[in-house]
Amino acid sequence: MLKLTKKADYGLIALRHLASVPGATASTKDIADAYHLPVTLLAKVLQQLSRAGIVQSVSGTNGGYKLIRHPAAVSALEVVRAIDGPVILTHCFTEHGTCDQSDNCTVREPLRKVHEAILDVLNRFTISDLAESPVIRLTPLPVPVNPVASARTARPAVAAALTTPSGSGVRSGRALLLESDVHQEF
Amino acid sequence: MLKLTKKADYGLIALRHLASVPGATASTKDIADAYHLPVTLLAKVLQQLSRAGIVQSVSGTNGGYKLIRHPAAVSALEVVRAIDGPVILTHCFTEHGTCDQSDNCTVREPLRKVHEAILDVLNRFTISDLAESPVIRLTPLPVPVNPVASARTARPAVAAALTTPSGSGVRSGRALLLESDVHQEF
DNA sequence: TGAATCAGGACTGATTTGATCCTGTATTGA
DNA sequence: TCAATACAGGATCAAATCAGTCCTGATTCA
Ligand code: FES
Ligand code: FES
Repeated sequence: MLKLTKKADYGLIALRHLASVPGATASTKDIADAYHLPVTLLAKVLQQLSRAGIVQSVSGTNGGYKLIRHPAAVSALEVVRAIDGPVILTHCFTEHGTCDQSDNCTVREPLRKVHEAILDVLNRFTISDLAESPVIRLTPLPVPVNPVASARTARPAVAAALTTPSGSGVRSGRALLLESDVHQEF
Repeated sequence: MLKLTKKADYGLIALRHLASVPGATASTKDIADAYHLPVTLLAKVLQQLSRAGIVQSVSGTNGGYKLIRHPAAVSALEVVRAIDGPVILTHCFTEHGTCDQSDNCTVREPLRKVHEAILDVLNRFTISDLAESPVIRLTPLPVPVNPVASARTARPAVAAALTTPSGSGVRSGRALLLESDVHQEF
């Protein structure tokens, strides 16, 4: 249903924690206690991050995990992939052999663009974005006249992607994209 | 694990089908047969799309469903919401009361940006995008010098969002975003 | 040595998803 | 009129995925 797993959540929380104390190591228990996460599950997550080369483990007393890359060099995409495996938007992308309508499937290729856009969003978002100061409510978008105008406004990466105006032409019944239109609830 | 459900897939396939024969009605069975989808499940999906006011049902002999809005006025986001309910990226966004680390949760607000960016991607993508001609492989991106330069290149909505360069500053170990970097596999 | 900590496989229970079935209602056309 | 066609929607079942636990075995350090 297009959501991250709890494990991925936990992984991001843990990484953000590790990023907040650069260089230091924190044990699974430390982190789990700090955020009330199930210890054993978090352990699994950290193991996966370790295998993925994002954190390094230190055994023994006073051991734990430490971030071995710059927070800005670890994307959410990488984290999610390390923990949950490949991100697939639609079944079309995997079941190539088995899917019997693969030949006349009309949505696979168009959806690929959506897929790539989502991957890109995740790829741009890094642990350092996570570690930044509490987020201020996004200011309401100025209704842009043309694509370039709004792209010019300096903004952090993801926000920029978010606000790039559609300019998609047609869109008959529907006016320009309004924020309220996007997240009525979730 | 960040993927669409089959029901959402089916819904998009059905809508794309309805959009391809404007004005005409197609029965559940027609559509299910055309794409080898499970009839009863597709029926459920179409019911939900009907309740959402995206298609209209016609009972009786030669009945079926018809699209009652312009394809460009039906976003993938709306379809997904109608079928799978609200899109939630992380558990933080829902379990406000119950989650005991809600107060010191460090990832909720930052992730909201990602959430909104994904909603926006889905919101921009419409049934008419689905109905378009087979997609040509995206051309490799020119490595952009500054954000504006590439945004200037005329491109369809989603693709534009996709290729807006990061320009996120830091990103130490990692060079500019490369396509191959984003979808190594899925 | 022994306490602390990671590594990782096996396993269980809960939740979600996918799919089917069944009863009922509306519409059409012979 | 009435039978065939098609939608509406609740109930139910099976399969898959996810969340969480447990246990056994290394590794490190004091
Ligand atoms: S390839 Fe199977 S549904 Fe698209
Ligand atoms: S609010 Fe509960 S984990 Fe973020």
